[in-house]
Amino acid sequence: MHDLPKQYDHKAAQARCRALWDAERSWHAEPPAPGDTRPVFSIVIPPPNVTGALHLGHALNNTLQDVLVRTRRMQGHLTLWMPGTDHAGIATQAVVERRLLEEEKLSRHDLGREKLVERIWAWKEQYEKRILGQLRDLGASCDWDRTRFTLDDQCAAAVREAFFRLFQKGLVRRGKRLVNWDTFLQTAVSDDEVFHEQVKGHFWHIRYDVIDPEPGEPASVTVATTRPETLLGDTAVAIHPDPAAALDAAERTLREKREQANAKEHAEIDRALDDLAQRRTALLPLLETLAAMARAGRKVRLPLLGRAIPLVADEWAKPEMGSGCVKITPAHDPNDYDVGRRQALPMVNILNPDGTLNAEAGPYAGLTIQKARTKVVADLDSAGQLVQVEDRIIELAHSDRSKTPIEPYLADQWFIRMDEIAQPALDAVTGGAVRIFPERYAKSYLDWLGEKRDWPVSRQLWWGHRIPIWHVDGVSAAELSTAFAGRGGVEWTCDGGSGWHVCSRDESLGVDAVGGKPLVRDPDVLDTWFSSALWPHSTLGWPAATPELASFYPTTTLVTSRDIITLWVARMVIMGLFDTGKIPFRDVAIHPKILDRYGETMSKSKGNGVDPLDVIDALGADALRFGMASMATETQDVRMPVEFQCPNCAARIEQTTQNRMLPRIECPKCKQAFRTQWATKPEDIALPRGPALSERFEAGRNFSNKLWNATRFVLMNLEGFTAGELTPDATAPEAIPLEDRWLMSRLATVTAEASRAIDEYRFAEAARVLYAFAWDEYCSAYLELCKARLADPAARPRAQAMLLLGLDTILRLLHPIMPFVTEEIWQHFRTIAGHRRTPWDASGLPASIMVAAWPAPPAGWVDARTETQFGTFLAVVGAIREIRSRQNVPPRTNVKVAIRAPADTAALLLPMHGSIASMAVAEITAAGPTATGAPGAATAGAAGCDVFVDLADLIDVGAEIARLAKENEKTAAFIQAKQAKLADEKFAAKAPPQVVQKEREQLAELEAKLAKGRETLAALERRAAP
RNA sequence: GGGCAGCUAGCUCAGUUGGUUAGAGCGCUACGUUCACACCGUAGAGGUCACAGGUUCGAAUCCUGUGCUGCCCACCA
Repeated sequence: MHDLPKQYDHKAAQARCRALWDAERSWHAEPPAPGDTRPVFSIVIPPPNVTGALHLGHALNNTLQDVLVRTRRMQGHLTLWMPGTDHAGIATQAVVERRLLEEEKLSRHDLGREKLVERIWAWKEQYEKRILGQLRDLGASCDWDRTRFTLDDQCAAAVREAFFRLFQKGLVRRGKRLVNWDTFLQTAVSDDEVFHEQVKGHFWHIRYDVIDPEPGEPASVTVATTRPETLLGDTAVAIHPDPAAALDAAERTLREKREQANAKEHAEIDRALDDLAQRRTALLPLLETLAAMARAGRKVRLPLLGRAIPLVADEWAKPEMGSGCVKITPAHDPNDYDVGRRQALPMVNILNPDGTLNAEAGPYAGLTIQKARTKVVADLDSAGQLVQVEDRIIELAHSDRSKTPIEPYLADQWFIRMDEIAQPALDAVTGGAVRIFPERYAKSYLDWLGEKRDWPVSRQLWWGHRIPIWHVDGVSAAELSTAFAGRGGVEWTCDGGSGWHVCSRDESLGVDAVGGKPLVRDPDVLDTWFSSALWPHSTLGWPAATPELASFYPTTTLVTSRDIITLWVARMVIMGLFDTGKIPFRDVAIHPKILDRYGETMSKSKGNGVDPLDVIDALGADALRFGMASMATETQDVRMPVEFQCPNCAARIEQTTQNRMLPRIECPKCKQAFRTQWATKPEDIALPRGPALSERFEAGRNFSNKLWNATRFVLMNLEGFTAGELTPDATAPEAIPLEDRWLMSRLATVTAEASRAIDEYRFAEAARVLYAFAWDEYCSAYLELCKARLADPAARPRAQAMLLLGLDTILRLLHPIMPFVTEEIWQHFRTIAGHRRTPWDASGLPASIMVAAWPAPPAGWVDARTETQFGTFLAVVGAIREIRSRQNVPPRTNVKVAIRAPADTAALLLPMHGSIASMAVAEITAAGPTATGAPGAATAGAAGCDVFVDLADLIDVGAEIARLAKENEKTAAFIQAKQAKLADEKFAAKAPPQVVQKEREQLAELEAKLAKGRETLAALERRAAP
């Protein structure tokens, strides 16, 4: 007798399984040997950032990948799952810098580039280890021998080669780009690290005087700004070259819009049209004059500084807005920068990196932006140049890292030109070479890529792939040719002046100087997404022609979250095609984002997150995975209510916006306190920690336990089991018991459904189908039925074999979602049922379920008729139970039952009488078309049968009468509705005949039901009235 | 400003091409532990499918509009 504890111990099982898998190394994949014709399935992990530990989003992402990988592995594919981590440029540098400041009060400048990078590597080592450990805890069956890092030597070689090829083809350009400058941290921050906050601001209208106005010319122009201090960097005032035409165009646009607008929007558009008309009369002549002045090269005087700056004619100035004139600050605004380029204007940078104004600001030099603004406004006012001040709410950009306002300024950057290389990536999706699931996400991919905007790839950071470009000034092309003669892999372009940009395929150029002039390495690093874009081919060895690249590239599927479709997915397609000529993956499976109960994204800083390890610890990795798979629907978000679990009494406390930031929480049940992630004070840290969990993982934990106990039952009843072959159809079909035929049919159907759901990335569907089958059908129905058969020596062997076949199949189908509990059970099977063999096992069973054959029940097992019959049986059992329940019959009191059913149904139920008796604690006294219960028996309908339960003195007649009367009323109401429907001529005429027929049949059934109900009611009433 | 989603039971979500009386898990109510499992069993209550129109014999499902929620992109002199 195989003795198992009553509860599944996930902790012990997980440790055992991981040890087993690591010993077997079935997760490792080698390129196929000659003659190996297995299909290949490969997948590269979206590399988690080494910034910190994994969160629930990673748990979801990796669960889904593992489901795919494990499924394909069992299905006989040659399977590779490439693991690794991402250096995550700015984010990682930021966390290390922050710690440096907090713990040692040092800035990165105190440490220097080399030392800081060393520190970041140390951080990376620590977190990479932690992340990979977490992935293993989750059960991810990655090829751990191949772990890569986006900044390791292999990836670095790929990055340099890719960048060099781009440079060689003229796809790398130098240009200006507005960077988000954090003046507090003195660093550029990415757009993702900028948040906008509405603040009260002003809109200042400032007068710029025209220098020596001629008769008929205005004496001044007025411009407006929310950032008056930037006027110190102004180098022009722009006016539209043809204001009349611009107004016409604006009007046309509005009229077109009006045609498509609804009534409510009309009013708004009409107002705008009125405004345009007014401008035509009030403003147009002036604007025409100004345009002419711009053409004539007239200038205006910059207030405060007195600099003469030109009026320029540029289409950026919109006559329909404001005064029609706009100040141009090329160094501090991206649009103004474009104007500056077009008009060949000087670019005046007025800022120091620390956010103070520099010498260009003249008397304002040294002031902070805020102080300069106040002073500029005051000075303008006293100089009489300030026309008007409006209050206005403005969206002010702030740095997420320092919480200080962002100062935009233009800096030189490297760009990848997208005009050519984006097109193949667009074609890949429109042409169906790359398929995106769910399909709707293809739109955002195509829209974004369709703009073909150049990709700014340089970052003013120290942590990352250093750009392989060197600068040299004042040498000739001939000198460069001589210096690099005989060296392949070096290319150069002129920087537009006297300097050159030299790009090398290698880390070293081989020479330090050209013509006596030093080569200076570009200080910037590449955008972290550059190395990520190469991930599918760089991890497989590109640019080397490795067997891995030949066998596993293009990869099969990419699994990722919807928020990086553009940042990452699109760029992988671009770079994959550019570097290898092949798409990087065939399918892209997009999964939802996990939000908290309020619909907010989870983050550590909000305190609303869940640590996957807490879930694994408290409920098990399988519970986490089952929950994740269940959540992976086709919607774009899922909500997950979070609860703290009191470590003292295990009570659950809802996590709210109020309590989620508290360092300690007092349990309302046991009144004891516990600490949270926010605990910092010693007295808080001393408290036991209350993990944050979610009830959404409990179903998975319970399910594990259910499977465990089903196993206990089967193993307990396996004594004397000898037949190894689990071939249920070896006997003549008619000799197979109904429930076995049913189980065979269900196994075939469920296998097909679950397999298809996984193929189509409908993970939640796969989880739901398997859960319902295992719990409601296998455990609640089949296993219960077998209890009687196991007691019968004649029926026992077959029941044992079938129970085993069913459980074995369920385990295999569930293994990709719940690898630990299924493996643990598989191991327990070895001692007592290790010699079993299913029809889909070509040879003996493997030692681990991880490489067991995926079930393949013959299509011939599917039998719709049997499933219907079995359904009738279950309905009869349900009807008896319902009567028992509503009459409060004690559980072990036997009841007498009559079943009125058509002859064929009664015949089919005949062999099931024993099962009905055992499952419903009933004795069947009669079954057939005329069977009926004792007068006043309680009744219930079930799948075309009527079940009479003779309750003798047990029955509560009054309650039964009331219930039946209510039910009859309900039935009558349905009949009425159906009759009305059928009486409707239009319905009869237009609905398909089979629908009409169905309605008729239903009506007949309902009428029969009502007749019987009334009859029974009358009998009960007779009995009630003595 | 443009786009994409979502709104179904107290909560979190399913609902495949329009067709019986709209489902699941959790929670809730009642009953029940010798007989795999209380992380369990049996039964039950609970929904005007956001709202308003429309198409149709028939709408949670298709169309139009409205409201609310979330996200992505762009822009804001």
